[in-house]
Amino acid sequence: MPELPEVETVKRTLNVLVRGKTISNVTVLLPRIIRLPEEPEAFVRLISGQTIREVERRGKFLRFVLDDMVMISHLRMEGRYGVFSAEEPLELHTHVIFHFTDGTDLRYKDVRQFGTMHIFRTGEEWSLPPLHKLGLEPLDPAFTVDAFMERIKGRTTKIKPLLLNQEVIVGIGNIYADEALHTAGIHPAREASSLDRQELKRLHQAIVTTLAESVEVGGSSIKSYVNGQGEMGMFQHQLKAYGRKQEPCLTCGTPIEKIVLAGRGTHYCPQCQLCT
DNA sequence: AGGAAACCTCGGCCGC
DNA sequence: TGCGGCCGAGGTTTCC
Repeated sequence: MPELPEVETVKRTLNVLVRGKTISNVTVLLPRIIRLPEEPEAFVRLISGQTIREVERRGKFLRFVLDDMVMISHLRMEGRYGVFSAEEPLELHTHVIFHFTDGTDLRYKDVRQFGTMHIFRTGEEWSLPPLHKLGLEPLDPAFTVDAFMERIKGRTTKIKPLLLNQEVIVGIGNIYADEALHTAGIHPAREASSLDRQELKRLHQAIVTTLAESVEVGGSSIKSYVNGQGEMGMFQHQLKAYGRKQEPCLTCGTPIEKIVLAGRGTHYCPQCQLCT
C-alpha cells in the first residue's frame, strides 16, 4: 500500500490520535510481524509501560518514539493502524494490539501479513537493519539536484528500478515512480546513467512536486488504504500514469501503455516518455 | 549489480 | 448466472 505520502499521512494522524498515550500492555496475535526482539514476549515486556512521545517517519517506516525505546514499523503492502475503544470487536486480520491506560487500543491490521515491527533502545536503530542503509529523504532540503545526481552517477540499471531502490532514495514506490517519470517525460526503462543533467533536474523536480502534492491531499487511496482515522486520501484522482492502462495520456492523448519492468507493473506514455 | 523468486491473502477476470 | 482457477497487487529481502 503505502509510499511516502501515505506513510506521512498515517504519521500525522497517529500524532493526533495516540501521542501522549501510555501503553499498558500489548497483545501479539501474529508473532511473524515482530522481527526484533525475536521473542514476542520480550517485545511486549520492553514496550509495556512506555508512553508514545512522538510518531515520526523515515522513508516508508514509521518511528514511534517512546520513553527510552523506539518502535520501527513498516506497513509493507497493506498494513494499517486504527484506534478503537477496547470494547470494540476485533476486525479480521488484526495482528498486534497496543492497549493504552485510557481504555483505547491502537490496532495493527494487515491482510497480507507482510508488515514488520522492530524495537530498539533509542539511537541504536540507525546503525542496524532495517534503517541502516536508507537513502536520501526526497522532501528534505538536503535532497538537491546535485545530491540526486551523485547517487545516480555510474548506475547501469534502468531508472525506474533505481527510483524504487530505498538505498538510493526513500519513499518512492510503484505509483510515485510511474507518476514522477511521466511528469518528467522520461521512459522508465532508460539506463540511469544515460540521463543528462537537464533530464535529472526534471526528474528531481517531478519527484519533489509529486510527493509533496500527494502529501497535501492525504496520499492516494488505492484499494483499501485509509489513514488512522478512516479517511481516504485524494491523490488517486490526480494520477496521470499509474492505473491508467489504455486511457488517454492527459498531456497528448496517446493511450497509456502498461509493461512489466523489473517485475513491477509499469505505466507510461509512449509519446511523452520516449525511450532514447 | 541486477533480476527473479519468495513471503501472504484476496479480489478481479477468464473460461467453462 | 455461478463457480473454479489463474494472475496480480502499492514492498522488501534473499538468493542466484
